Amino acid sequence: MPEKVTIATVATHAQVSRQTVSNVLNAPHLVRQETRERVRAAIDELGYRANQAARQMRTGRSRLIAVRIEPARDGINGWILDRFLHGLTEAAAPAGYRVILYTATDDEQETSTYDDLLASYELDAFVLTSTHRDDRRTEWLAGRGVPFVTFGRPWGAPTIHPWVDVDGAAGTAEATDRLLAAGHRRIGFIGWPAGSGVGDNRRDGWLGALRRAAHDPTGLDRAVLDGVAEGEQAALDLLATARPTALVCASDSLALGALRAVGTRAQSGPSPGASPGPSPGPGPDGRIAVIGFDDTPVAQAVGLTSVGQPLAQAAARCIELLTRLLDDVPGAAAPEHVLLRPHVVIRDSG
Amino acid sequence: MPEKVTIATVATHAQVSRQTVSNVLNAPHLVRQETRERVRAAIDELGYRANQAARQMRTGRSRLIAVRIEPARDGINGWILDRFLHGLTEAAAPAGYRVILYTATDDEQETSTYDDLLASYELDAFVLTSTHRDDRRTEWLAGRGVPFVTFGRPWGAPTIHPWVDVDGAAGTAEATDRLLAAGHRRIGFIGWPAGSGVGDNRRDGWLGALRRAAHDPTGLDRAVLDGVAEGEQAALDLLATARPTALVCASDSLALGALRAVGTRAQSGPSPGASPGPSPGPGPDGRIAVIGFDDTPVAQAVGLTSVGQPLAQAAARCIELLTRLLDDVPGAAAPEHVLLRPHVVIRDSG
DNA sequence: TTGTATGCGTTATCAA
DNA sequence: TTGATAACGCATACAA
Repeated sequence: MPEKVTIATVATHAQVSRQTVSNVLNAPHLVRQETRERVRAAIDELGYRANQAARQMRTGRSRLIAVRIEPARDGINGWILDRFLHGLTEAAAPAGYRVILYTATDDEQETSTYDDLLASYELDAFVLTSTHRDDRRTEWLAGRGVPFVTFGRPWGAPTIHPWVDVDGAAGTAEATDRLLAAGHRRIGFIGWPAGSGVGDNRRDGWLGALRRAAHDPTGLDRAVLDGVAEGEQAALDLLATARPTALVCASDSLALGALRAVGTRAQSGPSPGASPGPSPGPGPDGRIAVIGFDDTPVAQAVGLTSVGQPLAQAAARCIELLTRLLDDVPGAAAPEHVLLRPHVVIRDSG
Repeated sequence: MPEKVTIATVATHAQVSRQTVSNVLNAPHLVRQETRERVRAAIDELGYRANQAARQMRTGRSRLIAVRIEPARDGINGWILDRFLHGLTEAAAPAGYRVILYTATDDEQETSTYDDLLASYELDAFVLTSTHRDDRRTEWLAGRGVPFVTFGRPWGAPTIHPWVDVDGAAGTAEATDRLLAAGHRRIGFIGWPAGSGVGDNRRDGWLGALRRAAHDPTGLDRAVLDGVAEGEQAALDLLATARPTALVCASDSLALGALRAVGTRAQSGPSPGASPGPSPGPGPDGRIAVIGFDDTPVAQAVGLTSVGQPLAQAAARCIELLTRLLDDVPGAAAPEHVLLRPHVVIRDSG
């Protein structure tokens, strides 16, 4: 087992005091070049690494960032969080930070976990995911002056903190524009009930694109809970009433259901008396297009075109905002926001 | 902002020395009941929490467990790891441990990250996932006396450490037995090329079940790389040559491909000249059954019957083995192993 | 059963 | 430009 090498070991080795070693690490400009190089050589040679616990005792900063890992409600959230976490861990390392995990079942319990984490580990910051309306966590943290960044906008609340988010509306708009460009004229939308920031945002993108193209969206959208069965039902309903030639969905689950509905319809075939004319009916290329959201493994597996979020990039920006918050003069900088553009990943379905 | 409350604050408040407070926390039996209660009351009242950094300085233990978060090669691994991580975090908390994340692109880089982590944070232990043949990480850690547990058997290597794994063979055997019980006689298997511990193990389960039932497995299995397209090809091939009535697959990706192949075949329908007899052809209930492995969101979404791993349980057992390793007398206990049974989650496809 | 003294490795203050 | 000293909060050996 290798001997424990501390700042004292390095100091002896380089024939300087411990303080000089510390200065080389934390305030190199104070040290004469020659000395600095001698110390650096000793550090390399001995494989010295600063002990975080001791450093923390002195500075009160742990270089630890806490993130909640959620009990995967569904596979999609689990997958997204996993990618985001990976990005976060990867982006944090070069900045000298590590990611520590915690769990919580609800906001209430989460704030009490904050207390615990903060007191025990003196965490430097939090990254909050899954922000939602009436999110009590943000005010709790802000109220205590704990640095944090959210991945997700402060839906409906005044912005008092830095955040990073993906522009869902831009995503569904791009999807819709793409369909319009392909010749589709009646493009439906299957989303969630109004009230969830994320859901409303994604619907808005579709709506805006349709309006810009001067197409009437009336009767072309449905709001259901997330799920494959729900998506299928909504699609069946839409197909029977509004006769869309393409469907944009707020999630891959809904899109998968829609795909199933489209398939069912395709399998049952046109009824004998139906006219073979191109409109109303399937789109320009002869079939009903479906586009999902999130580009999850499910989409990849079934060949579903889907709007993919730049999760690694989002994570990197979170770390960027955080380090700015942590390393710069506190109080001076205003909270910053980053809105990232998602992009359509084209596959078979649209 | 709340004042920093240390052991000294509590001591003053409870009118005892700091040492007595420390004893109440670490060796309660040494303290008179009355005093103990008084101290405990003060702790609660002040909301005291031991500072981990200071404790670590003294004890050399951080109560931190490191786990690698991988760049999701595919959605399935990402999902599994996410669930496992959640289980780990949840099981670790009551034991007084926290999970810290790190990334690494290959084994080589990973061991150098160990060095870093170990020296900087004095990690208590590692949990290794994705063990494989010629895994250099285990000997590295074992060689330095770092406590660790693997989620995954030490494939092909002598066992020198505690591990937890899921009995893949039991899973595919259960799937196969289920199909046999349903009346299937010709049950195929689509897996990966020989050599990967996990893949061979899953194939063995199918093989064993068939042999126990005195059925000939000859010509009924295919080995391909993981993927939907690969699974579809293999299934098509199998269907055309060996005429199985059911397919057990080593992954949900393969199973999804198989499902597609089965559907294609169903859609194209029996050729005019085909006999409608029950054998050879679809199984007892008139269709070709498919069973996947891992019970991923993909399986849930498309109604695929699949073998599900008890990931939360596996994580809990990892923590259990780890705490035993960490909290008990070192050297005395032999490495322990836990093999968990997965179970078939029944859906539409089989 | 309780209290006193010491040191873990680091950085900040200050003096040289 | 460098070095001596103190202090962060805790747990341990030892004394009372």
